[in-house]
Amino acid sequence: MYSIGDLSRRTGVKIPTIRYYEQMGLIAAPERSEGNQRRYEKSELERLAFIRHARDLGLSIDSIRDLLALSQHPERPCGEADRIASEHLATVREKIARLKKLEQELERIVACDGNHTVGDCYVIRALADHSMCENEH
Amino acid sequence: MYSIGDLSRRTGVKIPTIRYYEQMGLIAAPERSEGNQRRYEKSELERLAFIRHARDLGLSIDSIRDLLALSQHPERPCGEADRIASEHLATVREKIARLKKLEQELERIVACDGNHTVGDCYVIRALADHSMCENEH
DNA sequence: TCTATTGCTCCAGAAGCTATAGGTTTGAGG
DNA sequence: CCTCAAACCTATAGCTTCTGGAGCAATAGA
Repeated sequence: MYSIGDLSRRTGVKIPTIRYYEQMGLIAAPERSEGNQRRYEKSELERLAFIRHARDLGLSIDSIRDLLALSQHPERPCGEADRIASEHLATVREKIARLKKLEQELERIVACDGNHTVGDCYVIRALADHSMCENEH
Repeated sequence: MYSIGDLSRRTGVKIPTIRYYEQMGLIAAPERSEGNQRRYEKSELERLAFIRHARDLGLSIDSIRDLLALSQHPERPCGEADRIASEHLATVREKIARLKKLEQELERIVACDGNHTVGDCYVIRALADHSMCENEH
């Protein structure tokens, strides 16, 4: 049996976050000690590690809930799990694409060398005048 | 004089967002009509366009507040504006790098073809077992 | 037994909006 | 001038995923 602190140390998930996941229904409310403290089994440790890993990959709480539900049914087809992961991959790729455009625009803006005054600063002027941009955003 | 709706249409910033920016101190509380409705001057339109543009580039409200304050003083050196933009560029680059790692990991995970059962689904197993990852994250 | 550490619940805040409820003002057509 | 729909007002709550604090109770080691 692990205390919430044990669980936290072993998974790297902070204590309030564990309680939050319980509230959100990602992990079940565990047994309690006589003094009302949470006591976890090893299976909860694995479940929490799963959640942690999925969060690190940027999956939403809702997606994780779905994936956890799926993992309870090893005999079912796994197309749904695949779909969730693929969709998330697509989202990640979109974010990368968008950020790269921003990177380009910021590179152009930052070309200002910082050695003059605000009045003719490229950073300020570029922000004030959208027409100076190369991409639309 | 523009109503808040005019301002919204011309800048693409939604009405509640304009009021929110006023609350956050990005734009000054404007004059009011006899019936207590907001009435803006052209200068506010330009200021809001600046804000919109900066937000589109992903700058934080705080950074924008600083940049707006700087732009009020055209005679000052612009090193600070340059620093804000450069820092933001660095943040964007970090995000891109991080997302690329996630992309790689998700690509590996998604290699599961979806045509079998949850029990041997690579998506589920990879999430459950961090040691299957190539990068640490 | 004492006490440092850990745990409990409840609540607020962070970021940047968005939405809803319930009411008032405006402006165009008749 | 009157009406009525559209636009506006304030105040408040909600979204997402936690994180931190206050104030108090339980546990574990010396």
